[in-house]
Amino acid sequence: MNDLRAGLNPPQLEAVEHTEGPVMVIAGAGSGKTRVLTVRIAHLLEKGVDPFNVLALTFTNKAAREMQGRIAKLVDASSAKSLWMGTFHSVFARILRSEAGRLGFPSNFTIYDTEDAQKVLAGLIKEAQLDKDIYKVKAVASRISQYKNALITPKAYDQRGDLQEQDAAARLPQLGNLYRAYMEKCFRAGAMDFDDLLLKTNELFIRFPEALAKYQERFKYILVDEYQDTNHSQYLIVKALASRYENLCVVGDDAQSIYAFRGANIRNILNFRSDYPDAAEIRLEQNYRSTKNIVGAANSLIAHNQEQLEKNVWTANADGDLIVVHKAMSDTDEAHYVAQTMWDRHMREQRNWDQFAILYRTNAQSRSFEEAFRRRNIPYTIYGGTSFYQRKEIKDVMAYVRLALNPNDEEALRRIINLPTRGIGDTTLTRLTVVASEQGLSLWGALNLLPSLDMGINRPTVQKLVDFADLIRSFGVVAGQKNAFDAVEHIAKHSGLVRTLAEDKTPEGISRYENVQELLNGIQEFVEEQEQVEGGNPSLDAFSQDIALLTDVDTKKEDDQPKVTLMTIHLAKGLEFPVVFVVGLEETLFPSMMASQSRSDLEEERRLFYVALTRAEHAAYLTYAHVRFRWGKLVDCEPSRFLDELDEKYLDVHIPVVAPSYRAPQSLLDAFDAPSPVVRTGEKYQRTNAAGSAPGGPRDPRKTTAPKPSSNPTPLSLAAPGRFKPVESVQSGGQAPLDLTAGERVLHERFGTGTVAEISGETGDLRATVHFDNAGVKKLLLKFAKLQRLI
DNA sequence: GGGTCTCGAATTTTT
DNA sequence: TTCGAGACCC
Repeated sequence: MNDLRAGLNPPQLEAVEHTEGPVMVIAGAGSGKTRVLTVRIAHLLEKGVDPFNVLALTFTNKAAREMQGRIAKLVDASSAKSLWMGTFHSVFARILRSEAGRLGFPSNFTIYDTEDAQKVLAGLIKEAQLDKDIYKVKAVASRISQYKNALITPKAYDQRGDLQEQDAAARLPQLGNLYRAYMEKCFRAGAMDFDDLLLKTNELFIRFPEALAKYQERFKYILVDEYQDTNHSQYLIVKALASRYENLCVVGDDAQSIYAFRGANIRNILNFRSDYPDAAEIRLEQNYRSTKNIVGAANSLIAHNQEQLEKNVWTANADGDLIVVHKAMSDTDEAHYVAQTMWDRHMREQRNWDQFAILYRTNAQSRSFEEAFRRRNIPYTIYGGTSFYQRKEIKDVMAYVRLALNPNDEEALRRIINLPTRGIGDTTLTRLTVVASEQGLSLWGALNLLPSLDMGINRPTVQKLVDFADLIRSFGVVAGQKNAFDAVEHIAKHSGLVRTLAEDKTPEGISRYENVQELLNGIQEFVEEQEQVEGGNPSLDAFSQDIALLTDVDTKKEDDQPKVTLMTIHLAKGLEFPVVFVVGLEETLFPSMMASQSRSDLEEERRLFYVALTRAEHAAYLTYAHVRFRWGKLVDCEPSRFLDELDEKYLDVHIPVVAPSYRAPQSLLDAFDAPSPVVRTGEKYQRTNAAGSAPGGPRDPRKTTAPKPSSNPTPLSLAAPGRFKPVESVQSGGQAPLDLTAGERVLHERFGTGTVAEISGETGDLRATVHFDNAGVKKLLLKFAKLQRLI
């Protein structure tokens, strides 16, 4: 313990030792926050605090697990295990399960994920015969989510004329009714969505003071990580729990608040002082992670935000390299440049692949990188997108599981009542739905009235429904008797799902089948783990409980060989990498089109960029493309305004003055070793500077020096300013493809001379099959390959 | 009731 | 480009 403390700087030490009373720790990026939290908890335990009395709320399950692991190394493992650690959602789901009875929910309530919730809403919108183009599911869902996070229940909504007016003005006068119907439906289904986990916790604490008292007494010491990303609902929970002992330590960085879009309230951290006037305030400002250039650039960026706590992040680390800003011709070319640069550094500096990360704004951007890596055989992992548990085939299996455990789970029932097909179609389901809402029952409840109540469903179909209900009941029995693995195996087999999957021999079908196998493997592991520990619970119930709360990052195995990391910036929060590429720095992409409307949205995007940049330890690259495929079309892009906001003295800017003719290296065959145009083509480069002076002549573009600082950074100008706009207009598009016919002789800049054997494809996508004299047969896209006709 | 085809919309970020 | 919903036909 003492040697651990020895490495801490004075503010870090204070954060560790100030255990009594409220404390706010403002932890700049890379300031050793996790270490402080870890040592602080170890310190508490060492002082004799019962681990059972410590609650630590983290942002991801992964963060919780890591911290728990680190603490286990400092204190004994069993104490570490008894700590309450996890995300808000997982911790309070656990508490709600044991208190569910008070709220009228079954203790094995289902957690609806976003997809489930939206399906429920879509059904309700349809039932109410509202126009689905006006009542857009996502819009309705997001408003309801906002209300929940603000603790506005349907009942409270009825009192709020202002909100009703607002919704009516948005042409959604029925929103209140939808909201109420949604809540009722979830209640009847024994289900809570993500927001409910917080809302119902608040409800529990408000309606049952004795329950609150119990948890106040239990959680004598509370720590909240990433406090800047808590929403109002979470804030209230923390406040209620801490109000007895006030041993509350929140850690956060207002500059890294990036979840306002889902209700995070940056004011929670800004207002901590007024909530707890006696609170100690500690600043961790020394960055141990990044080079001076990276820290300096990040600081120069974030200075453009108005709303922030003053702080001064600095580092004693080396200057390091300048941050490279690279303009690519296209998204493909961008990927190409990144892959090539990585390859170079991998070879030159012996860096393992896991030292590199590509961070992007949207998941859709991962694709071009994926292709570039595949061609080069660079190992990579993409995080995010649809997580394993959200895949259709997995959700199908899990729907059976959910239904076995909680037959009232309506979304699960709808999902699989006719999967595999068993002759129960829309008509039948509609009749059932009608009866269910008439009787105030769940679908399952209605189903069970069947033989006795005539719903206008014909006899053979009634029999099918009865059989289905029996099947589900039998699964329920199995779930109660067998361990999770045996139960799911039984269910997968007897539901007919596996058989259907196995019949599908398409590559996608095979992959789906394999995924289900993978699920079973995962369950097997779970069972083995549980059977090894004392008091473990290998039941299906235990396994299924918090699956909805797991994300990809949580489930990804840290296995074998080092791989390049590809993820959204949101996912990268809290992580660090030696070399980071932040890509797609273009207006309407980053900052996102949706975010450039208001100052606060824009400030959030800027914080997001700040987070991205501060992930880097040794080197950072910022790239943008001149044109990019979006919405299936090629669109022109403008450099992101954020590039202009970085202080130039930290940058090494590469901008070709004359663009190489649009030459995305995607003719499959020439792609692998064609280096990025910047490196090779010997185009003219110019030292960019604001005045746009003449090119200094071609030289090694990699050595292109940073421009002299000249323009004053314009604070928050909404129009993208000029530094990164090419001074001269950049030609785009390249030459029109040659109009070639078979038999003609051609010259390719790399493959040399050859004879055209065939022209194929459609206009705009014409391909030439060319027999080169020395390079073999190649199939080239005419619009990309620079072919010259030889006479 | 079930399967196939066509058309249109979608891309912000996640527990 | 891809995915989903709805229409249409069996």
